[in-house]
Amino acid sequence: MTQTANIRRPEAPPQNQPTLRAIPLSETGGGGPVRLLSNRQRQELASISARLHVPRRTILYRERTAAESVFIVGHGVVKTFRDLPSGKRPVLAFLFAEDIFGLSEDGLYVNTAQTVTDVDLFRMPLAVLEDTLAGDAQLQLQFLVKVTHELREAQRHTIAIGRRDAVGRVATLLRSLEDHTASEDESGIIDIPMTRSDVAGYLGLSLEAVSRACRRLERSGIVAFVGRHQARVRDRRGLDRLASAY
Amino acid sequence: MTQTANIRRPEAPPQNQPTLRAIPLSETGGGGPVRLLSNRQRQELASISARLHVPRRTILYRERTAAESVFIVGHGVVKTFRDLPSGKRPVLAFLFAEDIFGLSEDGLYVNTAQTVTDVDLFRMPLAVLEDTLAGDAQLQLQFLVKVTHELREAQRHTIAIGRRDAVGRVATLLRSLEDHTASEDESGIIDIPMTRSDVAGYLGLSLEAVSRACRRLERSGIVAFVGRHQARVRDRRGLDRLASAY
DNA sequence: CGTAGTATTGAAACGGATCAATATCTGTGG
DNA sequence: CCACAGATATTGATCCGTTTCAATACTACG
Repeated sequence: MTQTANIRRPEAPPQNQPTLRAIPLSETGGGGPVRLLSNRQRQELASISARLHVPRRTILYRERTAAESVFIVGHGVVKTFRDLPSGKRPVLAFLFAEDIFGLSEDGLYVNTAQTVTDVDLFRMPLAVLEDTLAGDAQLQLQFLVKVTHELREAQRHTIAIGRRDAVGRVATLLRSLEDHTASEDESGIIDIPMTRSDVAGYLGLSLEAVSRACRRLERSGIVAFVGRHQARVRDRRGLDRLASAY
Repeated sequence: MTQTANIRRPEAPPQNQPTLRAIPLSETGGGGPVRLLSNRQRQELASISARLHVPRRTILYRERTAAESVFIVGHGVVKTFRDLPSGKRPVLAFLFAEDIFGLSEDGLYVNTAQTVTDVDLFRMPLAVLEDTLAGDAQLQLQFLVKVTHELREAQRHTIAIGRRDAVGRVATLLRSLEDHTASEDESGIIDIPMTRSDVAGYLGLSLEAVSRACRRLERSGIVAFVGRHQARVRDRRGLDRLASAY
């Protein structure tokens, strides 16, 4: 069996400094996400950051606890979720390298954050970060762009789970995971760092529905699963058709 | 959310200047939304804003068109939505007074925006706004807080539509509409400015399901509908129980 | 006052949730 | 390195609620 997910970020040089990726508000060359921070800005952030190496499955903070820090992912995957009285555990977001999380509300974290894989993090004290941003409008603008980007991502998420069909929802996630898969090659391999249960939480489905949807994707020749943490695209057209917001 | 406090809005005096409302990152007195901008900041924004008065049902911009402006709602309700190939029209957000919208991606609007009611708007050219924010870190921090707030709202929306039960989803929306109802009195009246169809789009339900859910809310004595655009809370406990993220 | 969009109500069917049993994986300790 | 145990995932059967289709009622606007 292939070794389990070793998530390497695409075109991300080994990072000793925090970086941010997003699609800017205004038109740029490609239209895709770009690296936002300048060298100077990275150094500025680095100077107020602590680097952390956290093993998988670690709770970083819990909802409704005092928010002391804001985080930037250096490497690996983090999820944010809520624990509901019903036992449901909706996943609000998966955070990848160069994503930011931990922005609080009235001094409290809104969601719980947990690592999905081993993760490298940059941790910045909220108060210090606020001061830094208040003193550097250019740097702050990068944060504004990034948070705006995450808002749009949240809206795409909303649209995805608004769909009725489980297969389409799973296809959507697979495509988005593909963008975060380290691939030198164009082999069509997709890394799936999270569990089926996480996927279910993210897509608003039951675990069983996710499992069945994967099965159907496989039977219809769209993708072939390699273990539980990788998939191989066999019919790109078909995947795109399913994933494209119908 | 589950918090008991339905702190009544310190509602807006007729505004000639743009304002923003959000819950700041750090702890404040009440815990509820506060008015973010100082007088000076409002004036600064006003100086780069055009005031618009727009009739209901007006398209403000369409998805994937060139984004020239950012908007702040002065009065009234706006919705943002996407048109999907399937004919579905998911509503991403309802925007109320002191909300911001129109933040673009790579120079293009992501969603379509349409007025729900007659609306007063403040329109700011994106390029000018960016310059202004780049030159005033304190003002920009207010925008960062506001966009962060809208990100959290989007996540609450995600949780709401992740629910399986139509009644619960409608209850959630009713409670949130209550916070935006401009009534001095505590009569328990909720204004529902949008159509059932808009509600369906927002909640990821069919029009019929919304209608039936409203009916059930009424039959079970939770609320009484007054026409199609108002409801009266008859059992606050019951409404809260249904609405509280289960 | 009429007409077109909007909303309600009913009947049927689809699809996912749930319950239940089994299989597979992962990490731990022998 | 292997075996075991708990967690995770698959598969099957049934149930339930929403979607869909269809007909009717309502309401808002000209």
